[in-house]
Amino acid sequence: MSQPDMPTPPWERPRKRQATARIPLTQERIVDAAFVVLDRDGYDGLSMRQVAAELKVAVSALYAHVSGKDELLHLMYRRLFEGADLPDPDPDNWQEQVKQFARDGRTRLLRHRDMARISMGQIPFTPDLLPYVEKLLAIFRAAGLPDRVVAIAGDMISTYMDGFTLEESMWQERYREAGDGSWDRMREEFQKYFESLPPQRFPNMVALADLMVDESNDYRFELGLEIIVRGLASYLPEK
Amino acid sequence: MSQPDMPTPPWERPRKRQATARIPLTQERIVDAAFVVLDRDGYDGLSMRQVAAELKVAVSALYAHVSGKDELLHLMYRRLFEGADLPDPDPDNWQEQVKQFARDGRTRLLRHRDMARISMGQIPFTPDLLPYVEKLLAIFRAAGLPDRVVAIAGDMISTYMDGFTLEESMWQERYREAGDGSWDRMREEFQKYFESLPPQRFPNMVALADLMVDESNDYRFELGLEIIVRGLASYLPEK
DNA sequence: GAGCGTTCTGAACACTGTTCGTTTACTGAG
DNA sequence: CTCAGTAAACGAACAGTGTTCAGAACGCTC
Repeated sequence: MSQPDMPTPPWERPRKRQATARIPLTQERIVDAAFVVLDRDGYDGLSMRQVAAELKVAVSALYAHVSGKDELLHLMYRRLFEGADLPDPDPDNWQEQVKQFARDGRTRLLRHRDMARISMGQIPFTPDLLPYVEKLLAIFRAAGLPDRVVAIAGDMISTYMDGFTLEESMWQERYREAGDGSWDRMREEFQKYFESLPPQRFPNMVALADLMVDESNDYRFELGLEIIVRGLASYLPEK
Repeated sequence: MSQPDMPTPPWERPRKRQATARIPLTQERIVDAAFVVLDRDGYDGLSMRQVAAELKVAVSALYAHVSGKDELLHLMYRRLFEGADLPDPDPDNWQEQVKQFARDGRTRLLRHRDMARISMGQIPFTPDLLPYVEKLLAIFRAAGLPDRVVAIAGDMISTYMDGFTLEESMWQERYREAGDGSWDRMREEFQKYFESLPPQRFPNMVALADLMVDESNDYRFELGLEIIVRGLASYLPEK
């Protein structure tokens, strides 16, 4: 019959669709595919067309299940929270509870490439995410923090979590672009760069070169968390 | 001769360029134009073509002075710092100095629409920005903070500044989309939304509705700043 | 088997960032 | 005052983007 690499002659009507996807398209499947594309091509490579290709489906088919790219991104953002479960407020342990919330958030953000970039730029007050906000507020209030502090504490924790992870993953991305060498090697080069700065103009950077680079991200994240929590704790009415 | 509204006949060679732009294109002028476009059309409307149109110049002309959109964005980011001047470290006044740094940063970020979105996603360790980082580190070290804290303190302040302003400007942007009504009206509606939540499922959100919305952004920013600074101060060796 | 909604397709629109060969304008030398 | 040389801007093109819409193919019920 017709050979695979030959063009279709104009008189021959194009083949009918050979086999319909048995599995119907759903938001779930679209989001799944989007994550595959995200992990493979990064945020800049995440296009509706790529997602459609991943599902072996026409681009326009997506728009029947998703209002547009914005909604798709938001659905991916929501997926981030799935399975998260904040504990009931324990006034004696609020600091650890808050930290655990942030740690968990960072872990989730790091699960997918460039996820932090998607997370930033999303407004977390969408109805389906309110329960999480609510519970975080509950923890702060149970701890006895003044309401005006509680009202900003949630924002601070989320912002720190997102911001830290974004910066972190941007380095990773830049490293990926550079391509060659291991992660440690890059860190080494960076440290060397800092140390090679003119010491009289940049005495502090030179002095801190190793600390700014050598400490693991986990440690730095934890320290920042502790700083915020201490700051919050300073607003407790009394000891 | 030829009438203005008539099409040019095919045999007639198109007119020569009527008048060259006297002022030569420079990075400066391109960045200027980019800010005009940014303020008018927002980040999503900021395209090379729009910038070129603003300068009444072909798109491709831009690429002689700027390697691409990435560099343009980075140049805009640098412009943000122009004229900024960190004071010499004063150990007795480090808290206020740090706060002032953050306040100034936020003010600059708010000067242009969507500027926070550009700022996020920029790596501040580019050579021309190192002096600022250096000076910030100097303030922290002079204050007597342990080096491992200093190594993350700068990041925390910048992240908070960027993150807060980003969130802030995203609300502004969303409000702009909605179009109608004043800013206060939107805040009112939002408060009403919070308050109308089922109180047994969202007791804390309902209780804090006014505080999360009513307090001005300036106040919230200041409070968050104080929280971080207090957290940092808790690492001072001794009183 | 006919009809009917869904669901998906394919083509199109109006954009995007970027590249490249060509044309233009300006400058300095003879 | 002419003429080359050089730098700058042009215009068209490429490959890609998000989104829309008429129509075709499908599974299902009658």
